[in-house]
Amino acid sequence: MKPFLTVIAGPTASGKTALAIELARHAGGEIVSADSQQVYRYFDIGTAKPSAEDLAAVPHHLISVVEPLEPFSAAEYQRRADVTIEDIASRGKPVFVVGGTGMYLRILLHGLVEAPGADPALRAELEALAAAEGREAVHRKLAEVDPETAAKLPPRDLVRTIRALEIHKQTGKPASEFRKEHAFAAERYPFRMHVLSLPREVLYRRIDERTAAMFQRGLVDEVRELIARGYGEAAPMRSVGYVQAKAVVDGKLTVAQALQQAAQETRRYAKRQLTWFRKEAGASFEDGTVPDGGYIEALMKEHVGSG
RNA sequence: GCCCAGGUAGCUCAGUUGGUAGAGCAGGGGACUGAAAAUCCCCGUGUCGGUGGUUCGAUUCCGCCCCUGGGCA
Repeated sequence: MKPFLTVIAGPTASGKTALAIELARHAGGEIVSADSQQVYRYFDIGTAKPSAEDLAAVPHHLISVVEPLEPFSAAEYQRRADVTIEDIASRGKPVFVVGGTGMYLRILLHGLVEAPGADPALRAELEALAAAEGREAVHRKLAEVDPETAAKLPPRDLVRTIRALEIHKQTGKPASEFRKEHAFAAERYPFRMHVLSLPREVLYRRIDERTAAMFQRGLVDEVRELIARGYGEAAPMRSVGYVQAKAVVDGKLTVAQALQQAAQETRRYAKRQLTWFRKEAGASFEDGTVPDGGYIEALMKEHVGSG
C-alpha cells in the first residue's frame, strides 16, 4: 500500500513553505521538497530555501542534497523522492510533498517514460552546432531521424530538440515512440494536490518584496562566493535571481537593475507555474491569501483520516 | 491672472494633410515526459481629457472648460 501524499504546490512566493510547515507540525509529518533548485547545496538565498528555524521545526528532505556540479534530473528526483517517501511512511509519519517544480511533481505522481538519461557530450556538440548554424539546424537534424517529434517542436525550442536527438542517438528509436503510450497515466501514489492561489497583484507584490529581501540578505555576495568556489557554470546558476546577481558580479548590471530584472523574471516564472498547475490532473486551487488557522484545520481534518 | 507646451493602451510616446489609431515596455494566454527557476509559441478597442461648433463624417480644425508641466507677473 502506497502512502498517501498531501501535495502543496503553487507559484513561487505563494506561501507554500509556511503552510507546509504549519501542516506538518500539526500532523507530526515530514516534508519532501519538490523544488528543482533547492536540491542544490550552497545555493541558498536565491532559491528561497526555508530558514534554519523552519528546517529545524519540521524534518525536510531533498533540500541541499546535490553538489552544484553533480548531474541531476527529474528522473533522479523521482528515485530519491520514492526512497524518502517510503522511509517516512515506514516510520508512520504523514508525508507532505511541497514545491513549485511542476515537472517534478508530475513525474513523481504519474511516472516517466523509460528513455535513457542525458548525454552531456552530445548536448555540448549540439549546442555548438546551434551557436554556429542556428537552432533551426539542430531541428533539421531531428527532422531527419524523428519527423514526428520534429513536427511538434518549434524549430527554436533547442532544449526539447536536443533531448529528442539524445533519445534517438542512444536507442536508435524516435522519442515519439517512447512517449506514445505513456501520457502520464500512472497513479503512483494516492494523493491530494492543493495549489495555493493568490490574486495576481498580491502575488506580484510578494515576489517584489521577496526579491528585494534576497538582495538585501546578500545574494550578490553569495554568487561571488559560489563563483570563487568554482560553481559559476553550475546548473542552478542559470536560474532566476542567480543570472541577474551574476551579471552584477560581472559588472554588466547595477544592483538596482538586477533587482528589477530578477523580480520581473520571477513574475514571469510564477505565471508559467500557474499555467502548468491549471491543467494538472487532480489539482484543486485553494483560493485565499495567507493561510489562517481555519484553513489549516480544514486541511488537517481532510488528511489525517486518509493518511 | 497672463503666455507657452502637453493631455492618445497600465507606462513612455508616435500618428491620422478630417474617413474612429500603432510602436516599445509592462502585462496576458499557452506549450512542456531525464536541463524545467530551463526552453519555446501566441496576443494590442483604447469614451485619442470634457463639452459645444464647423463638416456627410472630428481623436484630427475652431471656441469654451478641466487637468499637468514650465515661464511671466
